[in-house]
Order: sequence, then C-alpha cells, then structure tokens
Amino acid sequence: MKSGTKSKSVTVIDVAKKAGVSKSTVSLVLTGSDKVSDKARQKVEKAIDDIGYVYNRDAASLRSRRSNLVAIVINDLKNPYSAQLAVGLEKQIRQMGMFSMLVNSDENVETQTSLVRNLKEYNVAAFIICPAPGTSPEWTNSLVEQGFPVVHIMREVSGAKVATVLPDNFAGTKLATQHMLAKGYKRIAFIGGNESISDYHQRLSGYTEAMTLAEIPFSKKLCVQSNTNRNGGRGAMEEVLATANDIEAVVCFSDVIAYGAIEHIRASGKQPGKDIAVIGFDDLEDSRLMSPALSTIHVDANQIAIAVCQVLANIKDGTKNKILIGVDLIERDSG
Amino acid sequence: MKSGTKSKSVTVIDVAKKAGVSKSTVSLVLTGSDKVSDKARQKVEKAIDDIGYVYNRDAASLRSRRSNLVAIVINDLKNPYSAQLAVGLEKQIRQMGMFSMLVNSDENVETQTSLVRNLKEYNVAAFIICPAPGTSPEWTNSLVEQGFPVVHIMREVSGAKVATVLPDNFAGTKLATQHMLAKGYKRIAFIGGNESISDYHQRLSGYTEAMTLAEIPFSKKLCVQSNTNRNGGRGAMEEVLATANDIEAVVCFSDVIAYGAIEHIRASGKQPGKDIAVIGFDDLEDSRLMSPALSTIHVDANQIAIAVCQVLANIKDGTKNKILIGVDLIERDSG
DNA sequence: ACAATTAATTGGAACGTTCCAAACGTTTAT
DNA sequence: ATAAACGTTTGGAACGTTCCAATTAATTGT
Repeated sequence: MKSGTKSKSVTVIDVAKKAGVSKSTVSLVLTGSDKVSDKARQKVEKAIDDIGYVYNRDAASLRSRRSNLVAIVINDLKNPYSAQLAVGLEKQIRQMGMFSMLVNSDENVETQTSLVRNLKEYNVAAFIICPAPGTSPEWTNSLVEQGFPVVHIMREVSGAKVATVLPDNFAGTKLATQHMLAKGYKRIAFIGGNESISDYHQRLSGYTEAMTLAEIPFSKKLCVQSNTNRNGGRGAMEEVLATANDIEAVVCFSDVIAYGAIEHIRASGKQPGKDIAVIGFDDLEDSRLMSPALSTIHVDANQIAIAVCQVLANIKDGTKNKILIGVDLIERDSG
Repeated sequence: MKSGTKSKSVTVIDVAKKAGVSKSTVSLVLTGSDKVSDKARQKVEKAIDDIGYVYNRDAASLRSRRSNLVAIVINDLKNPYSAQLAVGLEKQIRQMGMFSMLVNSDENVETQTSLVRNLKEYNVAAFIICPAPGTSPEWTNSLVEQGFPVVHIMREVSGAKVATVLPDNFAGTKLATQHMLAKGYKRIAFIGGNESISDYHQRLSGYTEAMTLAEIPFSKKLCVQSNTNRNGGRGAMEEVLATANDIEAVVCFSDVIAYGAIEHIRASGKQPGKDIAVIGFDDLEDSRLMSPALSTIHVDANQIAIAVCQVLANIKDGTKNKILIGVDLIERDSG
C-alpha cells in the first residue's frame, strides 16, 4: 500500500501567492466566511482550480478541533432494511454539509466497541449507532461523557442517556392487527422475532393490545418466536399451522419473516393472501415488487434519517429523549 | 452539531510526562516500532490507559502524509450483493490494519465524482471503486495520476488503467447453461440485465458459448433484457413465455432476476424447478433459504475482498491487470 | 579497561490549516 | 477636516503528531 509518496502538496500558501492575497484570506474563502469581498473570493476560487489545490481536512480538523465526519455504526448491513436506513442517513448527512463514515458492527458488540474506539481517533463530530445486542448503557454513557454527540437508532438501550430514534413499533403491529380484524378475521397469529431483540416486546404488545380491544382471548399457541431471517419465518409458520390449522391471518414481526411465512403457506398447499392473509413490517422494496405484493407496515427510512439529523443539530448534554417515527399501513394483495 | 468544545485534549506529551519518557518514545510505541525497549513500552502503555489518552489521527496523518483510511465506493448499497461485498471488504481491510470508509454512489456518476472529490480531502490511502454507469476512463486515470492507488471491482471501465477485480462472468453463465444442458434441457432462455451494464455482455456470451458448443441454434427470442430488479425479472419471464411457452429452463442474469422469474412462473400456473428449471447468479443468502432453494452461480464476496486487498498491497503505478475470481455452480431445488 | 559498535532515547522542526489580535482601507458622522 | 465606525485583510502562533539528526546508554570486541 505504498502510496506513491505524493511529492509536494499544494497548500493554501500556494493558492494565496497565485491569487495575490494572504493565506488567511484563502482560509476564509475555504470556510465559506461572509466577511471576504467578492473580488477576493473570485481571485481565490480561480487560483484554486488553476493550480489544482485540494483541501487538507486533516490539518483543518487538527487546528480547528472540529470535523464534519459523522460516524454511522450499523448493526447489520446485510439486512435490507439496515442498508436502506444507511443510505438514507448518508444522503441526509451530506445534505447537512457533513460527511458520513459508515461501518458495520455485524451484530457483534466487541466489533462495535473496537470500531467506535477507532472512530474516536478520527475526531468524528457525532455517532449514530444502531446498537448491537448486548450493548451496555454504561458504554454509551461514557461515550457521551467524553463529549461525543450520540444518537441511537432503531433499538433502545435501557439506561442509556441518549436520544433514540425508532419507529413506533407498538402502533405498527396494533395497526396491522386491527387491519386484519377489520377484514373480519379472528384467528390471527403473530410470528417471528424473539425476546433478545429489544423491539420484539413492543411489536408483540401492539398485537395483543389490538386483540384485547377486540375482546379476543389471547392464545399463546398463536405467538411463535423465531430467528429473524427467512428460514425463521418459514419455521414459525410451520409451527403455527401444526397446532392451529384454521388460522385466517398472520401478523409478522418483519417483512423478511413474512417472506418465509408465505413460502411455507404455499408449501402447505394454501394460497397466501387468499386462504391466509399475511402482513409484514418494514416495507422493503421487494415487498412491493413481489407477488402477491406484501401488505405491510411502512417505516420511512428517510423520515428516520431526517429525525436523526434534527436531533444531532440540537443536541445538548444528556438529552435523553425518545423519538417515535410514525408508521403507515400499506395494503397490498397479501392481506 | 455543537460538539461540546472538548476542553483540553490529552496528548502524547501528557503521556510522556506520566510515563517519564520523551514524546518521541511515546510516538514510537504508538506506531508500533520495534526499536523501543520493552520497559519503556510497558510504561507508556500503562500511562496511556491511566490517563485515557486517545490517538489523534488527524495530526498523525498530517505530519506523516500517510493514512490508514481506505475508501470503498459502492454503486448501490441497497443491492444485497453489493452489501455483502461491502461487508467482506470492510472486514478484510480491517484485517490489514487499515480502516474503511464506506460510501454509496447510488449508481449516479455525479454523486460518485463528488464523493471521491471529498474523500481526497481526507487523504485516503486508496480507493476501491465499483464504478457507476457512465464512469469515464479519463476520470479514473486522473485519479491514478494524482497518486492514489485505485482498484475497480465488479465492473470494467474500458480504457481505465487500473487493476480490476471481478467474477468470471463468462465462465459462470457458461457453467450454468451447461448444467441445464447436462440435465437434458434444450430450450433454454437467458433473461435479465441489459447492455448498459458492462458485465451483461460477458454473461450473455457465456450462455451463447455453451449453447453453440451444444450445437443448439441461437434464438433471439429466448434472450430478453430487463431492469436488474425483481420486477424486471418477472417482466422478462413473462415476455419469454409469451413467445416460447415450451421452454424447459431459464438462466438468469442474477439471483434477483431469478426471484422475479420464479414469481411469474408460479403466476402462470407452472412450477419452478419442476416445469421450468431456474438458475441464478450471485448466490445471495436468500437463495439458499428460499423455497424452492435457488440453484445459482456462487461468487464468493470474501474471495473478491481478499483479491482486492492483495492488489492494493502490491500496487505499482499503472498496473492495469484484470483479476478474475472463480465461480462455482451450486445446485439446489430450482434446477 | 577502553575503544568501537549498536541500541535506545531525545528535543526541535515540520506537516497545512485555523485562530487571534492587530493593521489597513473605506465610509460615515461630527 | 478629523474622528469614529465599520468592513477587509493580514502575519504569526497554535493544533498534536512524526521525522530527523544528534545524544546517551548499553553491548561487544580486543
């Protein structure tokens, strides 16, 4: 990785000479100051592309003790929703005039710790973290105490004194379940997800709330946990059908779970969307494109990204607040 | 984004005082030099975590004119294979003792240009780029001339004087097609992808090569282009069946295309894997988990990542070579 | 025991930028 | 005409590290 020992770099001083001003003036132009005359600004800008100057952010960041780097620590980039979220965040951050540094913890808390330790060395301006399972509140809090603005997304770490932006999981599954109830279904299952995931409880209770309001007795048989991948969804569906072959609808923990469920429904000779209605959670792009198109709870990744950036913009020490992002029911062919 | 004006940072000098050595010695320890006594090293290391020192990479990078940042410019993070690749690259780069900075060009060449312009300001050590459509060879070459090590992945930019690491697309579709031929099928379609994508031609010619070798006359009707998403796959399959209802097998440009194809096959009342055999390209995780599990051409993302890092490690000016990553046939239930 | 060699340590300069306080030039008020 | 006010411009110091040449300590050879 020998970088060809970049000869002699072009600096603000070279630009200044070329433009016939001082390096301070060049700096002012570079930082977008309003207290520099248009004449000077134009001369500097011309000089910059005449001699091919490139700004050195290391020097700037060192001297100013600021940076425009925002770290995004994602739990699992291979998960389609995470990827969508990362892309949304990246775009939004760039719109703020900042630059994002995206890394993947792979749901591994040690990796996450090591990544963040490294990122601190780069003097990042803020951390956006989707916490890996097992993240301790102390860890987050110490990060905050060190002076870094931190926002958690998607998952809550109870005890962590940070702002957290996440979808309204409870409202989402409640909405999904009530949608099924409104269609006249009464035997409704809830499948996928498991207790180690912080949002599982919220989504499950949205379902039970809706069922309770409809005065339908809660049946434990109809709630089956699973891994959060496609296989998990298929297995959970199989388990439900084994004990309750007469269910009319299934509310899934996520779209991916729904994909698996649909596969098993088909395999068992029934038609998803006709014999058994299915609804997911997330609204992945595939859900719209697949057939039958999946009904689901839409969680707008861009909206989350916008909220995160707003929080970041007005962060104060110890602002521990929870920002719920609204969700929407999307009715498609599957239920 | 007011970062709480981090009071007064702890520097190497503080560490030096605490450890009773000079700052130069501390620096040697930090950079992992072998010409420092064990005694000194231990004192320094102890002092470091006693006073909670954090390394300032901006200063290091400024002074040494080196950095351990590797930029990964991905064309489309929402694409599952890209995400997989990004994750593999990230892990591999970290294993080299470097740190990756992942950004997403979103298949937009202007975004790509702007991202790279910014990344240069961070003094990155190298660029790994999956070029967006429309990337000009001149652009890449000028990046190289500026002294940056550059590797292209997945897509070739003809005329660009850089190393390119990509799967053996030709061998892949040839393998897939010959697999179908070996099963006795003769009416085999090739669907998905389109000419604006550089690897389309390679994959298409793998198919035609196999067909020609088997002495089956090429039929234009059996080759249908499409967008590279699920919908595209479904549409292409529909188009094929409309003009050639008797096909026995279909070789798909990618797994995602295959997903769409399978949906249409089902919708038309046939059974994928029984009435029409289907094979994909990429081997996404879902392909293994779905039902019927998708036969496909496996392209090992980690292997690509390893090759990229090897190239990066021995890069010389103007090494324009092409590194083909071997592919494997994975036979599953779909064909 | 002493010179010659090697190993380990060190202070000052340098990297390219921003900050600061002072200087300059122009306009406005008296 | 002069003072005050304002808007621009400016040189030197500083940010925290690494590099370099020089110094000191330890080891080897005779």
